[in-house]
Amino acid sequence: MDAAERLITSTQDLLWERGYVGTSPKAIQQRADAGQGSMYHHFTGKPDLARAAITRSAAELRDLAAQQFDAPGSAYDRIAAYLRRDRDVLRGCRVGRLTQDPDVIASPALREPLEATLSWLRSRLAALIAEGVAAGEFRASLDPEATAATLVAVVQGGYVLARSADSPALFTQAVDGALALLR
Amino acid sequence: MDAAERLITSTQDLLWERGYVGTSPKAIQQRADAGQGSMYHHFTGKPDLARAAITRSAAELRDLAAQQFDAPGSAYDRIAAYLRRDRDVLRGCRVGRLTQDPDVIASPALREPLEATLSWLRSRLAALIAEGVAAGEFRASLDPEATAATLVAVVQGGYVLARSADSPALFTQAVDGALALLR
DNA sequence: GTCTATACGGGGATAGAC
DNA sequence: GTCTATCCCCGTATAGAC
Repeated sequence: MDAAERLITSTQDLLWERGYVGTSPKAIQQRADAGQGSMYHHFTGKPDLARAAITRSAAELRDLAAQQFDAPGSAYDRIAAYLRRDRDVLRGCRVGRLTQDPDVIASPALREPLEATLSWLRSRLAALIAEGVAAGEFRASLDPEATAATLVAVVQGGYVLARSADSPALFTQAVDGALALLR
Repeated sequence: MDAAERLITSTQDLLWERGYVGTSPKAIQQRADAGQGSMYHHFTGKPDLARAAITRSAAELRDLAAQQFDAPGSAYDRIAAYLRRDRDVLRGCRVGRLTQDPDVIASPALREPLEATLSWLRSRLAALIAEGVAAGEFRASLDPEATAATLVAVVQGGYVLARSADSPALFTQAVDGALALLR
């Protein structure tokens, strides 16, 4: 892996762990085993590098989610597979967590990948819910868009509950509650 | 308001806006219109002051929520009143947001108020849901604890969705989806 | 491409005067 | 109680050599 690549993956990790404000160029360089010169040769500065890292994380997240969405099974099965996917719950969501960062939200270039990713998630889930309604799996009165927003929120909020109590079980409980309501 | 009080309320504001890592003693002093000496006279340092501010914010949050929980009306009505309460959605949750802060989570003294608050919220909602089940408002198969966790997660995650898109409507949509499922 | 030198303000605090 | 001085390391670069 060349230096530019190591810088990106190191930044992905640090943004996940510490957020944007909590991540310094120096920390990135140390984790990537790259010098100052190297970093500022490949990127114009911290925002530029962060943008590359966030874009990458967003793409990886979609690929992961798509694996469950595109699996075989009923709509409910695929939604449940997504919600119950193996997750490193206490680390939280590497995309969603950046939403709390004022500097990220204030920068259109940094916020855009977050918006695109969560919006994509909602629309994939909405399509799946509509499919389930059409198949008679879910009650016909469900609003697919609203229900999809609810499910994405449960995942994001599930991380909050789990981290607050240092207990992954709270994530699972929130998700199970949502799946029970969906039936 | 004396200096100690101004320091606490300023810290509350800054923690809400910028989180713990993003909040510096200097910024706190400026907002509180207090000097270094004053801050270090009243508090041993940043963690001590943060602890006071977080504890205060947690108490305020409970008081606010209790207003809806203790209102008259059916269980559903009170849950809906809580979920639909007027909120400054794009600012997010002043307690939940700290959950994303690695230094807060790593410190038992700082994490404890978060855990207590979210746990209290869940148990109040669980009691309300159990009440609704007993009254025949909700289907009997609902697990009150799990459903309560789901609702708290929807609120916390609703903020994430809203901030990602800079749109309070996404919070509303997630909450509406949850209320529709609850019926 | 990467290294080292240099810069300047901020983060987080302590010390002692008033 | 509050002020000012001082400290030391970090954050975030830029400049120029190799």
